[in-house]
Amino acid sequence: MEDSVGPLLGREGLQPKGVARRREILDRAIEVFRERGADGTSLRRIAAALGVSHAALLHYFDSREQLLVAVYAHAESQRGAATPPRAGVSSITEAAVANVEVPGIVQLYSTLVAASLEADSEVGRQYFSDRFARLRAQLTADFERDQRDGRMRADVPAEHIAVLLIAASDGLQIQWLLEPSVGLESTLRTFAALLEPPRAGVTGS
Amino acid sequence: MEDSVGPLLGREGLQPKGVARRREILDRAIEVFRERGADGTSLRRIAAALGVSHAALLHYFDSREQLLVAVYAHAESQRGAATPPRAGVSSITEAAVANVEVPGIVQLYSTLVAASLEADSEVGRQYFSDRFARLRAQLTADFERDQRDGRMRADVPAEHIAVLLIAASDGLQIQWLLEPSVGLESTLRTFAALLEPPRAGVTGS
DNA sequence: GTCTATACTTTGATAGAC
DNA sequence: GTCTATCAAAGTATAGAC
Repeated sequence: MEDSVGPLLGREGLQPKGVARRREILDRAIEVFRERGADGTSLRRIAAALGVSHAALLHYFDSREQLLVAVYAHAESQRGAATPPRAGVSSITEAAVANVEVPGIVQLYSTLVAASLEADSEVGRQYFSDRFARLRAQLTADFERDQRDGRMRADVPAEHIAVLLIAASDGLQIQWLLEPSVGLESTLRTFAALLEPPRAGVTGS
Repeated sequence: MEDSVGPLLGREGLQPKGVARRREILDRAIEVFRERGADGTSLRRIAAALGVSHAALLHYFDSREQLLVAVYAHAESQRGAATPPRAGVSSITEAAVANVEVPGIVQLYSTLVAASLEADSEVGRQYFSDRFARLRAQLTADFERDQRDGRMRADVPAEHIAVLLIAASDGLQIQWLLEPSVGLESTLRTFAALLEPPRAGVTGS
């Protein structure tokens, strides 16, 4: 409608499909996920929840994978816009906790990541490859700053810590879903403890 | 309900179906995976490679998921039997390196784990839930021993380290497949470095 | 631009014949 | 024990109505 987005895809020619309607579909699809978990993810189920035919969805997304990736990206950006920006371990911990609280989001993420490893995956591979690279770069910068300022031990590469944290967070959410007695926040706090600089003064708890 | 009467696949003598033929199927299926990667995982493709119909496979496995879980379990047990037993971080590192060298095994693992999170998953959920629990217990015992013997810092819970290591290893393999410049062994070595006990007696202050 | 109708192909799964 | 036959559901693709 009139609520046009700022991120401008330039002229309308660049985005071959309707942007507003696209957004409606994604919003509704996320609601479906919240209600039915990661089950009704088939094109026909999502379309039924929207009151349209499954073929209509393919007018806005080239494939089911592309739709689901867009759904996850949309959900992630919504969360990011609704929470104060953090840095380092806190940002990942906060995201992990938010993830496991939304039914189906971890299943969706895990399924899409697994699919992105397949040879024929194109959209998913590109998206998650970029996402991981962006997360690594952001966290690496955070950690290098922490190391420079003496808030983190500097005897290990910041980039390795970034990779480890992302990997640990992803794996932790899965283990937590299968066995909730595995602490999510507490385990990530332990990871943070491993990063404390030697002999640093105890900060306010 | 009560269908959890040991439907485990790693051990023998569980299903009322031919055990020997079952093993043949699994052996051949693993070969198919090594050749064609994680693609031909449909029942019909596997059956074609075996020279039988897809319905024949369902005579030995109740579902596709059960077959694939059995394939993964079989592959993992084969690897375990072909390598010297290790402990702690080394065991996980070795397993991770072996995994990424087999085309399709990480895809298979990731896909099955993601599927095990679904509500309707029964076999997969049981298998991976047990697998994670077993790995956690094993590693926790290793780390507690290391802590007792002064080979690992003792200011963090051994169980948290176990959870983190498993999670990090799983997530790392995925990141490595998407971006091989992410070091696998080197990153896990950094994790091990985080666990080293504080160096006593070196500092003069 | 938006959507329905339709059809093609592959999939997992089941039933019954040999 | 293994097959053929068959089913329902799925992703995908095209044609065409408004």
